[in-house]
Amino acid sequence: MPKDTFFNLPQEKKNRIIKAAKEAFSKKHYNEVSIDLIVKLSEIPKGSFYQYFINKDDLFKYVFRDIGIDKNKVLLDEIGKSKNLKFSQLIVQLIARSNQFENQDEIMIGLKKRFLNECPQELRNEILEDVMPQTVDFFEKIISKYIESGEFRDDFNVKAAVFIFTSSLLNIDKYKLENENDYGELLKDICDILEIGMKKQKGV
Amino acid sequence: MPKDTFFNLPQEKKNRIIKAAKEAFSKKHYNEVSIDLIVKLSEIPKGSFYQYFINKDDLFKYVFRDIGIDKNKVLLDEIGKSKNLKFSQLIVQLIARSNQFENQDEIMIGLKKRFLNECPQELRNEILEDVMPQTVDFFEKIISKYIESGEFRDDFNVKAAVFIFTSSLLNIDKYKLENENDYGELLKDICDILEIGMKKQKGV
Amino acid sequence: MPKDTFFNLPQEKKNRIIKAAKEAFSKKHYNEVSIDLIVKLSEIPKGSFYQYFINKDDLFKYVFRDIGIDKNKVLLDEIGKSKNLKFSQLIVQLIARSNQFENQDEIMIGLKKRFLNECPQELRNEILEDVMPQTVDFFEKIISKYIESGEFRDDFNVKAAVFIFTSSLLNIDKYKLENENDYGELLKDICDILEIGMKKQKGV
Amino acid sequence: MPKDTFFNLPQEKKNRIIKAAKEAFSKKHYNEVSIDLIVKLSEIPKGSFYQYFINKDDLFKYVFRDIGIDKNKVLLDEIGKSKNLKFSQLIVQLIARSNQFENQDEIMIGLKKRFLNECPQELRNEILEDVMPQTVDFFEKIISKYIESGEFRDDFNVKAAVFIFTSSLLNIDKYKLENENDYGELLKDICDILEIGMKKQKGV
DNA sequence: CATGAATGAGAGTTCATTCAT
DNA sequence: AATGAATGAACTCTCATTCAT
Repeated sequence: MPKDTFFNLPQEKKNRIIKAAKEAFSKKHYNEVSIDLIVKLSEIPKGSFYQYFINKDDLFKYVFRDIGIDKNKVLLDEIGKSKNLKFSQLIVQLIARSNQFENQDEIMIGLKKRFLNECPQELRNEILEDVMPQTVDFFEKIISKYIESGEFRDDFNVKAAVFIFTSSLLNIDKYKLENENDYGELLKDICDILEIGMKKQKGV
Repeated sequence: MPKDTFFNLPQEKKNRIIKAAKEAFSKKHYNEVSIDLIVKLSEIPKGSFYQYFINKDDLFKYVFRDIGIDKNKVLLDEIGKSKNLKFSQLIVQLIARSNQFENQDEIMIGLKKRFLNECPQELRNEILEDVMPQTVDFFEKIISKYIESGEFRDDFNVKAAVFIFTSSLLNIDKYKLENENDYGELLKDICDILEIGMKKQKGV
Repeated sequence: MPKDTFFNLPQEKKNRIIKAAKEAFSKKHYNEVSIDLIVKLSEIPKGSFYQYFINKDDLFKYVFRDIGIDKNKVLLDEIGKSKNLKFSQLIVQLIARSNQFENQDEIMIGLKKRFLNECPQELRNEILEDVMPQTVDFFEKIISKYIESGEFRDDFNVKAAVFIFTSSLLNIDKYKLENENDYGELLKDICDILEIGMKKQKGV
Repeated sequence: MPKDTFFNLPQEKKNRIIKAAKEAFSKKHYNEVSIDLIVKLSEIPKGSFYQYFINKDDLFKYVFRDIGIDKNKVLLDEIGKSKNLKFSQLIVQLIARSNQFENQDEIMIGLKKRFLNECPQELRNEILEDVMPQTVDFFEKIISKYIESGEFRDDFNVKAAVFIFTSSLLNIDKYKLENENDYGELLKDICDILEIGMKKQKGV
């Protein structure tokens, strides 16, 4: 976590630093981003950097946690707006909104790529550990709703279902890279299998 | 890929180097493993290291690809021995065999942890790209068999199902860490959902 | 060019570093002078070296450019003091003063030898490119003066004459090595030929 | 000097090695040319290289001495063909022939550049020491001829005149690079000054 | 004479972090 | 709190040469 000195900074300066960090982490590999670069981009003295952050990782985690929280807000908002949809429709719609958020500009596209494929796994995991619980919560609530509505069975492990979803979504980028076109198709097919796996069987 | 000079080495020397590498990569973080350490453990001159491998990554990838290939062999063998099992039973049995392989000794336990949580993502991905296709193949064949036997529907995307399985399995360790005890439970519950999602519906 | 951090250093430290560099480059072949040696001689940390200079070349060029500038000052001074001399006398006197400067102590003697015979040609050329223009300027002014005074013709290319002089002087060391004694003689003979080549012909 | 084993090689192999060396030294900086590269280009085993040559310098010097000797042959031939020319005309013609030789193809152009500006000064000097004597001899003979014919005075130091010429010619490339167009002009102007410097004065 | 694997000293450079001002 | 020079451990990788086969 950044130090208090950072949070006490005038908003403009905070923005400047975060913007610089995003630019750096978006355009360069984590290992290539030096404190010198961040300091140069954000136009703060090197000594100040260490007054605001513990180290490079501290800044990195702050930036990505922040993005994760923003993204969750966007999705929560989207869920609120979506009513009376079939489960798979809802999922597809959420993913679409999620992609829109992640691809909003070049910086974000770069950040996502770096985060998913290049940054140290420890950082990735630490950040996910902070951000995933809420995502997991979304899915739990959504699935529970479909159980309550009687559309889904009530004898499966909701956490397991959520785990399947989140694991698949976290991994889908690797599949995506190789088969760009049928990525949407894959997503739909995944939903189909899982939806049927969770649905009340018609004949029973 | 190691250079020819490595493959032409006497078996004893090759083993010595690989053993040293496994020990190093098992006990220390990837970043902490220096060429000096490997060279010292394997008792070869530093210059020789570069005659055999391009760099540290080259050695790392060779070691882990090799393990992946071995693991796939073990699983293939296990599949051959398992007959007349329910799908979820087969999966659970395979995972059990896989775990047995991965936890065969302290070195392997360390290697797995480092690979899944610490090594640079690029290396992890490169290695997985080489090793996963066969794993994917296993699952495809297994699922296809259950389709042919009439137990599974034939109107779902097998690739999507395989994708769900492999993604879940790759991720399960993160879940596992937090809830060690009910890891087997989770696995079973995942299988349940997916199995039902793929099964012929009884009443139809 | 050294970085600002170098120029901002206290004079004592700057001197210490330059002195160490001169000693190193004087006593050892350029290739043999390691950063470690310079750092040891000047008693600065290795990291500081790179805070002051880009690399070894940067230091080398700074040292020799500096010497070149000093030498030019000395020669300019000498020219100011010399009046009413025949052209060849003036040249001989300047060369003598130049030699005196270059041979003022063991360090300088070593530096000159290393510079003229051992350092990478690229460095030699870069330094000469910076230092020669002023030397060329000296010769141009001197020759022009003799043209104005009517002693020299005005229908030859002054730049060509200067080029001949500077080329000969830069090369004279190689000749000198084989015939140490008659070096002064050679110089005089060169001047004779060139002087006559530039003089007004008596009978015309 | 290459070892006897080299000279005993079949002509084809010798050519192959020399061609490879010329290519390497032409396209890469001396420091960048590794034995590995030469060995690869000439398709000989590394061990063989050291059976033919003492080291890289040995090969380098052999290649350039050879070229120097060839060039001298060409110039000697040119002198033989040139009769009844004014001194400066002869010089210009010789330089033209020399340039033609040095620029005969891309390889030669590269070799010249590397030799004059990049190779270690020690090698440059060693090679020049071997090749220059003949060049000096040419000039001495030429000048002597003009003295005998009565066109030049007989009271100047021929060696000094030769020294001036060779120094200027060795240096002219640096001037050339900056002022490509008037390089021929400069050469003519140099000859003018020197010619007059050596000529019998008309009025005497 | 041919071969090509073996060798290891050592070089330059980086960079996160500290700390005196 | 702001500053930016000071620090030095640690890293990877090269490459000419040798020598056993």
